[in-house]
Amino acid sequence: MALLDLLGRRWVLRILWELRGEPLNFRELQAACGGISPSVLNTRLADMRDTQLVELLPDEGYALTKMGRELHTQLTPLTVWSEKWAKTLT
Amino acid sequence: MALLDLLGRRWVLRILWELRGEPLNFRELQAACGGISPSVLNTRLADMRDTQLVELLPDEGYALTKMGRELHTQLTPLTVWSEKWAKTLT
DNA sequence: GCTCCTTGCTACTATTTGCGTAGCGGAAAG
DNA sequence: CTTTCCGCTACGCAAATAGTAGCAAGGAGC
Repeated sequence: MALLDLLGRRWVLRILWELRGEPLNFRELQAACGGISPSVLNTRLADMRDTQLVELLPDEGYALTKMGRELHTQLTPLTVWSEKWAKTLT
Repeated sequence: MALLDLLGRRWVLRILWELRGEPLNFRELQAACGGISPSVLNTRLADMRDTQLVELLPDEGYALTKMGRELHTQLTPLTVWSEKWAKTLT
């Protein structure tokens, strides 16, 4: 269950989500996450680079790797479900 | 993205996973999670009861609600993928 | 009535993690 | 040389989590 461990860490799911589109540089990513502190962002990016979900492309910024994109697609049905779930809570 | 917020909290994904089978009482669940402290477990269970993912069945223990089971099934392809992912890291 | 379990849960302190702000070092541009 | 943007670090404070102990309530047996 190492994956659940990783995803259970704060900001990891969010970072995965924010990088779904174009690559973002460090500060853009920080802003996209709503002002996460750079120290935490850096450690999370380190985690996600170690696990090969994210990479830093020179002159482009941070982007999902092939595996990162795979994981994101695994997650999309979940976001659909979450809307239904949010409704039932009102 | 409220769901990602919830799932991003530590232990939530793990609890969801541990309750996939039979209902567990508080201490069983605590042990299943590898010794999470009871205070944290209790606040997580409160979160997950507020969001109707988990319920406490008298004389049975904690169990996933219908929605909780739905969420778990949304998550299962992800656990399959995680095995492949874990291999590529070695 | 009592003790003896079990169960959900709270109280408390210690440690870890995260936050917020400031700023460094390097590269590139003017 | 100055300015600007970049990834990233340093540091002090706040919040989350860990770890251990134990309470209150309920049932079983006596």
